[in-house]
Amino acid sequence: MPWEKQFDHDAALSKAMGTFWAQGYDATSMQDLVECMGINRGSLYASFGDKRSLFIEALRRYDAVYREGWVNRLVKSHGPRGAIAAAFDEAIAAVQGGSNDGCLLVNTALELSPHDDEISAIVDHGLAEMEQFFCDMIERGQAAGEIPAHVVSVDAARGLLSLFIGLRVLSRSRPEASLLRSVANQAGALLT
Amino acid sequence: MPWEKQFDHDAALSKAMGTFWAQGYDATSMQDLVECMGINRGSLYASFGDKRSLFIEALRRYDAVYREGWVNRLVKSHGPRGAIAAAFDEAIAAVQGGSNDGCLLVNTALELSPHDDEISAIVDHGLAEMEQFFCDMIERGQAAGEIPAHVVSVDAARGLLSLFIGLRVLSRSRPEASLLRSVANQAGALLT
DNA sequence: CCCTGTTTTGACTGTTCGTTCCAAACTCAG
DNA sequence: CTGAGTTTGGAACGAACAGTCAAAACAGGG
Repeated sequence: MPWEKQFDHDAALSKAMGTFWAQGYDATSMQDLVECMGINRGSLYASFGDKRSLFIEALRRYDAVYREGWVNRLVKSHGPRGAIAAAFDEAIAAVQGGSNDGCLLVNTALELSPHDDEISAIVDHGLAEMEQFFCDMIERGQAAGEIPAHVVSVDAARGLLSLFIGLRVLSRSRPEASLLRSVANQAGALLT
Repeated sequence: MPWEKQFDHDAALSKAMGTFWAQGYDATSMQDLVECMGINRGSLYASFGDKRSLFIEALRRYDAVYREGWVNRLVKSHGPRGAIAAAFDEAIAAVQGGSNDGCLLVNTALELSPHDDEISAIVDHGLAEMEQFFCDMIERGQAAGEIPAHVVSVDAARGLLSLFIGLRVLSRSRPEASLLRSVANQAGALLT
């Protein structure tokens, strides 16, 4: 019979994700998406449904690649304390590399979470997993003697999450290296 | 001659500010503004210019009232360390009071700063002043013996700013009391 | 080479956007 | 009461928006 798809679904989704990431949901028009994804309007609607569905799919992909994949990589290639430091260092490196798009989960938390429960659930889950990552690293660090036992892991993890979010917000508006470095250094102060 | 203005400029501006605060810039239509401000479309354009000009005026007003006025009040009614604690406590109290609008400066930093230099300048100035507030309080606290001398005021202030921003972001998406309280408690950990 | 069924395509829909404009309503000085 | 100057409400603008559709382009099976 017929004919396979001529464009790559995943590649197109990645492009859409990048545009939503840089511009936000409202500020991205379907025309922007048609152009950046390199596929036709009709194909877009046939493959991804409406704009909101496409955004949700892009957000889920971001969560899988840039949050889950990223965390897993950090855990594997560093010790507990090193993984926490690397999380902040990599966020700063992205800014130094010229990207001031911040983090799509954080951006979405502000733009859409208060007005869309389904999207909020995705964002909340991603942020909770980051909190859990920090918490796990702290507890492992304590077991390994890298982090003092008097640190309350749950509270400190939430402090690190909040510092990290602040860093991502600042990197969109005040991407000065010294400012971001100071913030990252304070992460260490929560673990002493 | 004729007839004084029939609507109150400042009151209308406050209403507009509230709508931008809750919904963001893009998601607020001129129709929303006409309705929430209670004035006519023509009067709106005659008094405030276009949408962006109105937003900038509202943002400046927010900065004057909710950032500058707020900081001044904190400085006057608390000691150095108490002022820092009160800053976080009041942000949490706002959430408990039912508002999950966060902070207009933070919301704008994410939505518009990367794409609008004039707006970015306002946001950056407001955030820098908050940083300065934290820095001043730390140094005064050190002079008063409330805060250890080994704390580096500039770095710790940036950490507090970042924690504060994170708190504001989380309050829009995960306004759980225990989470926000943990974050506020970590502010103290940066000052020990 | 034609038939079949899917994909691609770009024109098209109705709606909403920000903005402009004008005539009617109105207040107050003369 | 009259005239001057403002505010008002709503109609109207072109542009941009999200979303739809029918026809053309296409690959493989007969």
